[in-house]
Amino acid sequence: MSVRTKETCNKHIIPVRDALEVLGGRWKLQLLIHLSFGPRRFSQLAKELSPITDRTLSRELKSLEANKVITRTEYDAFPPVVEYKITPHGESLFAVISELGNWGRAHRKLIMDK
Amino acid sequence: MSVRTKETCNKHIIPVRDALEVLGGRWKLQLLIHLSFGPRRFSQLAKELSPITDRTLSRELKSLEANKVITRTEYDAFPPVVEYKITPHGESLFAVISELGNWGRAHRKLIMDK
DNA sequence: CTGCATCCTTTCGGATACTG
DNA sequence: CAGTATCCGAAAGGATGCAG
Repeated sequence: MSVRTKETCNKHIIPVRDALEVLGGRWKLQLLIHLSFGPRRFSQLAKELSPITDRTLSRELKSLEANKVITRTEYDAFPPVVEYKITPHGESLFAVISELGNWGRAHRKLIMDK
Repeated sequence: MSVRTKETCNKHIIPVRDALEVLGGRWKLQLLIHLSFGPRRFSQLAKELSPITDRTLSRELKSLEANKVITRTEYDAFPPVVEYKITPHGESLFAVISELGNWGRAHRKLIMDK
């Protein structure tokens, strides 16, 4: 049963695409890894991920926040203080990222060697 | 030891980016899933992945072939017959894809629900 | 300090037409 | 049948400047 129709294929593909969208692009992964070491402020991240631009950093952080893998906390102070922090849902991504990394290492070995 | 420098971070990030590059884009994942059911010819894939264009299908197949996750076999016949097939290295990707799918499902639940 | 507005470049993928 | 060549539009991402 369960013929391979476009619909049954999509049922497999859609969740994977969802995940790839959360991780996709040049910066989200790096952001996540840096935040895995602890909460960070905007300017800290800007420095650590240099040469990222403010605009891009802002956009990426919003995307991660919308996907609930990080939180944004604004403290009432002047000058402003904002802290970004990984959520449990974000932590759960690291198992997946680690698998991707393992495959990537095997892949690099296969492609580069010999 | 092992401070969190840009270099140590990159050591984690680069293999993951390698993996994401192999899977990235609109079509590679679908291609892989269709090929997981058995070898396919160019026109079969074109039909199954409709509305993909010939040009795009051709490009994506070349990319997967370059990454050694599929093979391309040309049979001497007229009209031409070409068969695409997943490699063992390609098969090993499905464990990763499955993990991505699991996370994606949990993610969708979290984002869509409530 | 945090971050948005505007503009610009680069990249990705699609449309159409054509070939061995 | 299995592609390639050329052209093009949409989208992602960067540079610069300004604001609360």
